[in-house]
Amino acid sequence: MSKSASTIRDIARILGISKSTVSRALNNHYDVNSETARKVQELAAQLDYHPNLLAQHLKQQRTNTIGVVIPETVNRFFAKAVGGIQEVANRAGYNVMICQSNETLDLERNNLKTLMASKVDGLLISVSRETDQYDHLQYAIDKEVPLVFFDRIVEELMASQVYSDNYEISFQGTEHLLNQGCKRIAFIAGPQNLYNSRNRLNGYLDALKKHNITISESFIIYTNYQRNDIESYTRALFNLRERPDGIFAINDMAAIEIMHILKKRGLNIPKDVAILGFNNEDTCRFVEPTLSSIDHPAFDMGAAATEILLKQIHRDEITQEKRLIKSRLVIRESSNRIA
Amino acid sequence: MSKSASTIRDIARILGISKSTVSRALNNHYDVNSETARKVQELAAQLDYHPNLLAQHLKQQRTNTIGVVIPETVNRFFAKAVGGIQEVANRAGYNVMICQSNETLDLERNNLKTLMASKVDGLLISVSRETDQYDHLQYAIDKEVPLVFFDRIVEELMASQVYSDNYEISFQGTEHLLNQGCKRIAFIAGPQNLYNSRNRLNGYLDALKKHNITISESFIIYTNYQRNDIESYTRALFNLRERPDGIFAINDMAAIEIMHILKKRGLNIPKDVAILGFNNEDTCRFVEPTLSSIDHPAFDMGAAATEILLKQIHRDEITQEKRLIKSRLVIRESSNRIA
DNA sequence: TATAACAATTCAAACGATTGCACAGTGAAT
DNA sequence: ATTCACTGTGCAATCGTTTGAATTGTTATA
Repeated sequence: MSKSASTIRDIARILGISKSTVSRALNNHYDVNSETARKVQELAAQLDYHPNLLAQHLKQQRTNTIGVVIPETVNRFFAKAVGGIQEVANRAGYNVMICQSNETLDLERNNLKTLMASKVDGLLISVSRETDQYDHLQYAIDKEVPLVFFDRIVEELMASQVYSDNYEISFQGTEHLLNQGCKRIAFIAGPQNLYNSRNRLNGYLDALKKHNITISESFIIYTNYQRNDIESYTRALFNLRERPDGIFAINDMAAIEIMHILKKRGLNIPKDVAILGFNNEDTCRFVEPTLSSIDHPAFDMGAAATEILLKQIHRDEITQEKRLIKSRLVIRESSNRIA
Repeated sequence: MSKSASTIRDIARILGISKSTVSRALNNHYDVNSETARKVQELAAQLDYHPNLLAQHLKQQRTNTIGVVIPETVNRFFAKAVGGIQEVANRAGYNVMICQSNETLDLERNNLKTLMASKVDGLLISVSRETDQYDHLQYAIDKEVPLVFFDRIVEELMASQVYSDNYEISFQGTEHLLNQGCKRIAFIAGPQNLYNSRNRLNGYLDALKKHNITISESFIIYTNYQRNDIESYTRALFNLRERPDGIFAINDMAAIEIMHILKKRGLNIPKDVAILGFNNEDTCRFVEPTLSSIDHPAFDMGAAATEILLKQIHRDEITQEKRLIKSRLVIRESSNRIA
């Protein structure tokens, strides 16, 4: 039966006209007789014709599709960012192809390759936590594929980027803890190959410097965003002769888990230890005490990155645009010693 | 410069041979001279040749891509399911194109249309909460596109499905609350056009019937998975002369929010009110008291659905397979009155 | 010496669309 | 009657692949 979809060729044959006319009629081309156009469109509807996008894109040399490479959708930040991406892209008539690197460099490479071979019109990328080589990214840039980094940007590469003020907000967060009377603030840092993680660490360090607090290496824990080591480094921290009285953690999950452990040890949050997380997940509002955190507008970052990308695609020139999306310190009970 | 990517035509011209030979050499076709093959592959590498997937797929009439339509990636269940999908698909050499319906029927229709026009080899679908018409789904089935529903299935349609035992687990969850001594269990139900929601409600109802508990309509709240009305229906429930002493909520977020409200009212969980959620989000372990919930193996469901789909694609025949992935009741403090 | 067998390659059509150019037909202006 | 302008349509090439059939050249066989 109609197992195979109908094509402009079918329409042409039935109507006894040429493919070109059909194509023009369907695309509302100016120089086709309105009567012919009507007949074509009618028959197209009747035959349930839909243009084959593969053919169309091959011919047109663009796909109206933007490729997205993110670490993981289970990471709510990226899930939300994808929302912003879709919103803007769809409104502009673009489709979105989402790939996850699962936080690995290997998959990130593969994803990029596939997207490029699929001839996406542009790329939105947030690199994996493993990404410490940039050849694949440089390659895409060399090929002049419009590309915008967002959130997990790579500073060294000549590409547009949408980033948040990790340094400043981390500085501010640390000062907040200091203002609450914390003297010994531990910092749970993320993977140091990520620009964001480095900035966050630097914000913390500089805030301590500004307030003339001696920096103690044993108060800085380098992690991988993974969770299996939380118990052990928390124990290590609290077995020190000088225990921390404040903790700034790289993400809320770590913060919550730490809080959990400390509460079990009989410590009072925030009295004994004030805690500040990162990402402002919904959960922050439901744990006890409620968790202070840093809010990044994920949706907005995705949307902004997409806007810049689309602009770049349409301008057809490679410009480098940098857009800052500001983060926000959300103070709740876990770090509020004063109220 | 090399603005445009190189093609088999370039390779052919440089080597002074025909495109066909190049194509065959690159695909390790049997009847090409090994010396020629070597030269072709060498030059291909040198020119950084990558086949244009659009052209390849157009010619081959398959895309090695499966299309996925889900409500939202911010819903962790679906984010995890996508993980399982990617895992199985990638291992089998397939790419995945993910579309979100944002829980709307309109977008679901659009997504489906785009995916079909892009000639994906198969479809994995979990319908939106709005989906109460099935024409678009039936359309895909009529076109003989291999299709597997997962989690949010549509029972009426002749397609494979991966589902979880919503009825049974809901029955079991209700019995659990009854065993804890609850006499007046309220049920926060999901949208009734969803098969899953109806099953969950029925499981609850039948469990009450089995235990000869009178069913009270005012104890059944119909929601939309949305959160803005939680406060108001909770108030309504607890202003009844006969207040509930147990709540079975359609998802953890609702459960947690309700718990929050009740705690503020000075009620003890689980003593005064036992609470059971759905989905077993990470948060359950961190709220106080910890939240009992129903765990659905999201990753496994995605993986299973993909396996079935791939089998169907390869067999090239339409079979209807149904696979049950069992859910699991996870009892924590919020519903444990005995320990 | 003609021919069959075989390997290696080329030719050309196909996938389904778009588009520059040519051309036929019509009516108006010269 | 010739030229011109203009509208509507068709031809054929093109995008980058794959692939059945035809062709070439070489060697073995009768």
